[in-house]
Amino acid sequence: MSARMANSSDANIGSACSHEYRVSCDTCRLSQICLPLALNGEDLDRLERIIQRSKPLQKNDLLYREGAPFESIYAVRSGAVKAFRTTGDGREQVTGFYFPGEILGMDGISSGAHASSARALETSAICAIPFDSLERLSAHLPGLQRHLFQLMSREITEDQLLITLLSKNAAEERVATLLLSIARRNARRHLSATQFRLPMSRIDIGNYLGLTVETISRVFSRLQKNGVLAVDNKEIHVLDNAALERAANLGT
Amino acid sequence: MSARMANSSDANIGSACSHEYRVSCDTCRLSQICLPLALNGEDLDRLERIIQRSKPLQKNDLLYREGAPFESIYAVRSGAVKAFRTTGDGREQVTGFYFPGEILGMDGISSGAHASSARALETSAICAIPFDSLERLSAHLPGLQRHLFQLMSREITEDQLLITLLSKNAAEERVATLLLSIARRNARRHLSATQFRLPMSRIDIGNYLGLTVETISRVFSRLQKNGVLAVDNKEIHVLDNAALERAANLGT
DNA sequence: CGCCAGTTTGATTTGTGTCAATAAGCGTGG
DNA sequence: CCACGCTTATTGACACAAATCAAACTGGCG
Repeated sequence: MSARMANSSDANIGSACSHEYRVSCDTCRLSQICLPLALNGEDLDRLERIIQRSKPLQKNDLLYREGAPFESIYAVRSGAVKAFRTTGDGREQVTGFYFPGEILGMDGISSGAHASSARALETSAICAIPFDSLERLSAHLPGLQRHLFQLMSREITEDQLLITLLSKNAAEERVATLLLSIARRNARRHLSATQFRLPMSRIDIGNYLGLTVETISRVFSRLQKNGVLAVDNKEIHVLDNAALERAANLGT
Repeated sequence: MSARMANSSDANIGSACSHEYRVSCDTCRLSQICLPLALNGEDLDRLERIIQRSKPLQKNDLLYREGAPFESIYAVRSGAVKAFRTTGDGREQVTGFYFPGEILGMDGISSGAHASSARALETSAICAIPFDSLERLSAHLPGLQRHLFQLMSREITEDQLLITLLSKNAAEERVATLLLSIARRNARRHLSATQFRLPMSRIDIGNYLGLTVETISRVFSRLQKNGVLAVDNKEIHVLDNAALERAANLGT
C-alpha cells in the first residue's frame, strides 16, 4: 500500500531542495561513464553547480511522467530505472532500462513535455540536470555541447538497435541480446558480467522485448535446460557465454 | 545496370563541388519545416554559407553508407530517402522514410561513423550540412543549438513510436499507421492527404514495419476490399479516412 | 517485345499469444 | 513467528496471426 501511494505521487526531484544533497562529479566514480569530459577544474565546477540531487527514489516511484513539463535530464547514480510509454489501451511499452552512469529523459526536449514516463525499479539515487542551465553552459563549453549531441545520438542508435531486434529477431534471440547488454554494462562498472541480479520483473522484460511474460519465462527455462544459464528468479548466472552469444545470433 | 553501378558508388554529396549549387534557405519553401528558426538575415546567411548541395541523387543511389565517416547531416529538398541498417544475415531493417523538409543522418554523431545507410527511393535533391561547421555555428546561435537538440529529440521520440508500433500492433494497424503518417506529412507540405504515390516498394514497407512483403500486400488488398483505400500499385487513394484511423487503432 | 523485379494470391506451417491452473516470493498484519 | 493475501513466475493445452513456400501475374525498362 505504501508502494501504491508512491506510484501516484509526483516524485519530481528537480523541484526538491537541492543544497541538502550537493553532488560532486569530481569524486563520483561514475563520471567516466556519465560525463567523460575533458573539463578543467573551473568548468567542472560550473557544471556541478547546476546539478541537483534529491533523496533517493524508492522502488516504483515515478521519476517523471509522460506529458509532464520537461525541465531536466537525469543521470542514474545507483539503482535502476525503466522508461516507458503507455499505449491507448493501457499496455506498457518499455523503451529502455537505465543503470548507474546512464542518462535518460532526453525525449522531452523536442516538445517541452516528457514523451515517456520513468519509474525506479529499485531504490535509486538520481542526479537531475536542469536542461536550460545545461543548454546555456554548453554554448560556452564546446566539449559539453559535443557530449550532449553524442549522448542524444547514442540514444537514437540504441533505439534503432531495439527496432531491429523487435522487427527481425525471435524470442530467444531478444532475451539473449538483453542479457548480453546488461552483462556488458555491468562489466563497464566493474561488476560481474556472468552473475547478476535483474532489477526488473519478467513483465518489464516482456514489455521491453515485445513478448508476453509467459514467453520470457519459457525462454529462461529453455536456456537453463540447455545449460546456458542458471536462473533463480531474478538471479542470473551465465554458465556458457559463448552459447548465449550464439543464442543472441545477431542482435547486439 | 546503371542503377547497380550507382549503388556501388559512394555518392557522398558532402565532398562534391558546392558552389555550383548554392542554396538559399531564404527562398526555400521548405525552410519552415526544415529549419524553423528565428534567425535574422545575418545569422541565416552564416548558416547558408556552410550548407552544400550537389547534383540530384538518382533512384537507388546511396547518400551515405553504414560505417562511413560521419561528416554531415542531410536535409531532403525533393524526392524521398530511406534510412536502413543491414543485419548480420543480410536482412534490411528500414529505420525511417524521409520526405522533403526532413533531416536525417544524426545517428552518426555519437561514434563518428554512420550507424545506418541511406538510399534515394526516387530522384532526390539533398542539402548536406557539415556537422562540425554546424556545431561551431550553434555555439554562437542559441536558437540554432536548441533547434538541433530538438531535432535529435524528435528523432528519439519517433523511434520510440516505431518501437511501440512494432512491439504492440498487428499488421493492419502498422500499415494503417504508416499511411496516416505519410498523409500527415503530405498535408504539412500542402499536398493531398488522401491521394498520393508511395515512393517506396512493398519490400521497403515490410522492412520498415517488421512484416513480409506478402503480409503488406494482403493488408492492402483487405483495406481495398473493405472500401478504406483504393490501391493501384503505389498509387494510394484514401476513401474512408475515419476507417483508416480506426484500423490504425492506437499507433500514431 | 521480352525480361526481371516487384506484386498478388493461395496453401501450409509455426512461433508466440491466449487461456488456465499451479507454484513461489514477499510484504503485511495478526 | 506464522498465516494470509497479493503479485510475480512457471508450466501446459490450444488458437491464431503472420511467416514460409509456391505459383501466377504485372509493369517498367532496356
